[in-house]
Amino acid sequence: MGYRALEGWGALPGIQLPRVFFEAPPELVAPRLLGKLLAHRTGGLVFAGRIVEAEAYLGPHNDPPDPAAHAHRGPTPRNRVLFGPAGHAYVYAIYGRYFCMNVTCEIEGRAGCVLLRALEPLGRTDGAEVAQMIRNRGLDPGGFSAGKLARQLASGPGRLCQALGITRLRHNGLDLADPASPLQIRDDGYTVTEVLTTARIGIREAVDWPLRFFLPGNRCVSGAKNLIGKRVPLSVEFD
DNA sequence: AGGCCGATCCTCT
DNA sequence: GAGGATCGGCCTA
Repeated sequence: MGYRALEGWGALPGIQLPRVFFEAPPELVAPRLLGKLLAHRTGGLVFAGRIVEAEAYLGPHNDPPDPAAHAHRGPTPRNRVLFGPAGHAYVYAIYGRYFCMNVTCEIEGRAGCVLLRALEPLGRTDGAEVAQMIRNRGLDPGGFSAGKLARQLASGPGRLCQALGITRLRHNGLDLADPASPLQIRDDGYTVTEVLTTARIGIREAVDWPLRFFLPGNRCVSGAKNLIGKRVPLSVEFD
């Protein structure tokens, strides 16, 4: 936990996840994404954070279908990326001011996805990347201790997109498994030992489905009252 | 053509 | 803990 130095990274940290990683049902991909890195290369900087919270949204081919999912009523111009191949970014605008980022799962025609809900930002506290993320978020650079700042930067689906500069226009539909992509998900060897699950946040349908996953004890998980969950069996998630 | 509302965040009490 | 900001997309007529 805590900030880790970006110094020494030639380009992007860790190793890019292959497409096959995402070609599984979202309720399996979501917990497996915890501990992995989301990295965005832009303007000579690499913005990166460790995924500490994610939610699964199921495609309409499931029985019963997931009424909280954007794909619930079938393809539309907004959600068409969800019905494409796995490992792509689905970025949408919400409340007129924010963006949320998902990773598509399963195979073409099956619209499962994982919403990225919180990151633990990486980078030197005095480095250019963190400084830019603070500006992206509109925060006061001197207003926080290092610990509080880590929480303010990317603990929330809208916040993480704002911090890393992820927008619908620039990033919706990008292939996260393409080595040339500015937006990737990577594995730096970080080992996850425990995952907790709860109901999803901010939805009105299927309010008790246990499809939110997070790393217990991580200070960057969003929400103060959403930290008590049920343990996910490791034998199922890490075979 | 128009109305409704959201997978959110921030501020204020 | 409650309420406002703010607008693209989806549904209904």
